Amino acid sequence: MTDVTILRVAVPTPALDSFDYLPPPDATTAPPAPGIRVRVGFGARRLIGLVVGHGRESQVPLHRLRPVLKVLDSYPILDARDLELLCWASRYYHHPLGEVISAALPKRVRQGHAAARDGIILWRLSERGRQPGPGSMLRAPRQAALMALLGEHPEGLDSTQIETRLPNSRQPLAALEKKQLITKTSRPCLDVLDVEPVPAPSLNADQRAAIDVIVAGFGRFNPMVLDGVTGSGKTEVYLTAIAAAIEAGRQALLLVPEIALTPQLVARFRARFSGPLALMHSGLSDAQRHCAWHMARTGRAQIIVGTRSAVFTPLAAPGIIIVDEEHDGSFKQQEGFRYHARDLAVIRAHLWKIPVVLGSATVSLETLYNVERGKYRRVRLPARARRLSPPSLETVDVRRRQLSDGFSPLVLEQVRRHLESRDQVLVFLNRRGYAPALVCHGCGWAAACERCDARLTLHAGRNRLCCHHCGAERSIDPRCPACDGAELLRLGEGTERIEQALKAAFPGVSLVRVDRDTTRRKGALQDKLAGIERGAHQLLVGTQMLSKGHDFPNVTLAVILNIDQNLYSSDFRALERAAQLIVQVAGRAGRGERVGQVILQTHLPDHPLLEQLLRGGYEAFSRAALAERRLADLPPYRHMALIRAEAVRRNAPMGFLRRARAILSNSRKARVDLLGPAPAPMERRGGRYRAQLMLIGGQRSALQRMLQEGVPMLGKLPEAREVRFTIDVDPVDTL
DNA sequence: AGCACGCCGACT
DNA sequence: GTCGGCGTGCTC
Repeated sequence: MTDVTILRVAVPTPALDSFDYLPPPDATTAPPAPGIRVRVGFGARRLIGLVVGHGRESQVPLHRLRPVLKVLDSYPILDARDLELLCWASRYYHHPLGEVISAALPKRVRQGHAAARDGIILWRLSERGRQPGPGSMLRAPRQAALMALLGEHPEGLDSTQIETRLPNSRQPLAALEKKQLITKTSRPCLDVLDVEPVPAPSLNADQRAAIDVIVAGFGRFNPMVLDGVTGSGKTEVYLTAIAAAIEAGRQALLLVPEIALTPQLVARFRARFSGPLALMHSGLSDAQRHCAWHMARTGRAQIIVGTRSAVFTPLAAPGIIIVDEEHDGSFKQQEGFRYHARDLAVIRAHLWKIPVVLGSATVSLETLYNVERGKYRRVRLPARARRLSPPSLETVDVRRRQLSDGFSPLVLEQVRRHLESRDQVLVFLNRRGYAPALVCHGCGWAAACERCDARLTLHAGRNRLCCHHCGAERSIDPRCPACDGAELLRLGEGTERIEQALKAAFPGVSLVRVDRDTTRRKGALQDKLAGIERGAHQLLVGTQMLSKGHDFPNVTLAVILNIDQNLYSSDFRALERAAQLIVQVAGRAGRGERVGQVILQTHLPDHPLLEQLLRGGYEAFSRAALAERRLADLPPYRHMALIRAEAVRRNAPMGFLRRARAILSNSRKARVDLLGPAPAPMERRGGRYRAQLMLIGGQRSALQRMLQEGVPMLGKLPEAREVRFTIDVDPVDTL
């Protein structure tokens, strides 16, 4: 054996593992350390890879190893512990290491640009550009449009932002710069507050206790659940804990479900900290993301607030990780590399030996299970810092009742009562559009998607039929295409219809609808929320969007119209999600001086979940639900993984998964149950047929061993040729 | 995923 | 006689 160092290099390719390379030929320098990017020859291509480790020997004969072509960094761009996190995630989720690393790095860094990026270039109007011009741009409409755009954004826009709003604007940009009508400046991607921060409000005893637990755990792995209803002051605990971390010279990473839905949270940060804060979310341009990433890794950002993928942000001095709304499903990536950011946050905190706080009013059953096993410490915030008493929850039985546009008369009566006392009323419905089905009264034909096994939803506003599963849309049929009947019924209710019905029932009352359709425009959500806050609207109609992250202090009644959908679902997590939804919506009501009222309209008033929730709250529900999971041998008591497959040809996914099942079952006699394969509940989606194979094991290690042995063989199957398959470890939905 | 290699149809 | 179709197999 020689004493040459062999480099393990991860390259962006579907291969599960890294590839071995030799150090560059110039023996004068030390071989590149783990965490350094290298350019390598890979087959006929040249790729940028990341050194993930060193070794003394290789499975590959030494003479076949190629030397790396170029070392791209002088220093590692990732810390050894973060590299370990990524390698761990690749093994745990059975996803190619190169793709895992790609998910963790900004695109520009993946492409080989210098890791350092101190600022982004912002364009704005110059002094001269702001003067009313001579109007000599009649022959340069693109320049004029650009001037108008920049005039609307005095804060400045970077080239990517300009390009998305005004494509092909390079030339006019250069022309205007030459005319000195616009200027560019470089600014770091940090939010630095230049006003005096608001002093921390005094904390109550429970908040104080929570802080004490967190701070006492600084400098070691200390996983903690912060369990408190809306209004109990969780955010204040986060803020104080983050302040303590900064005080100790460390950084804080805060993960939130969706940055667009948390402007209030971000606003509170801005008001409390003068320290530099970096935002990491999907709305950033490549340059902004690169810059924010660099601010975090060099320690220039003290607070990093971000969504799911921000869990990978390298930090110079990590002090604490906080996961807000830890139960939220958006922490789980639902395609490709299917990681769970909350779970990776805990692993990362463990590797870094720092505290991690999981906050929620509706703790997930997984997390509750970890509390009960003694793995996580739980601190409750029972006292309502800003509320008198919890909202009253009640059901309205709609069996055998005539509903008009989805409303029971009883519910409408309650809405009227609250409106008459000048209070705000929130109506929640988890379905966009006007009606979920367009059906022929003559023959029963229903408008269906051509690419999915699904009905099309009628959108009255856009006057189109839309598929909510693949995004396809088309015009509304004037007559039945099957029998030429003229009477087409719009069955069921979506938010558009609810809006219309409420406007008819309460004319003159200002109503605002908040769903994906009404908030498509950038800033529309913010505008609507601001309108609600200043009391411009009395009736609020909306989907999920309204249930998350915003306080509506003047809402005294919240109505949940179609909770039954969730209660009938076949997914084993459906009840947990329904309970979380109810509690989250209830959290919107009655946060001012008045007690809130929550009404669930249901055909299942005797449903055990609803009874439990109504009698004992989420706490009682979650205990009972956990006990049920134990009896049913379901997660978190057993561990689950899915192999999902899809293909254009109908039988291909099932055929592939049957072979997969055979391979997995003879790979080991481990105590892992294989269920299926079975077609997905909606078999065809976006023109592809889908099926899945479920693996459930009492021991995580047994499940992992089975996957570890089996998964590398799956790609080699001849049946794999025409299917796309992914491994989903700890799936959040089994549909 | 790319990209090359390979073995069969319509063209300068 | 070749250009190119995309099936299949590999990349340290």
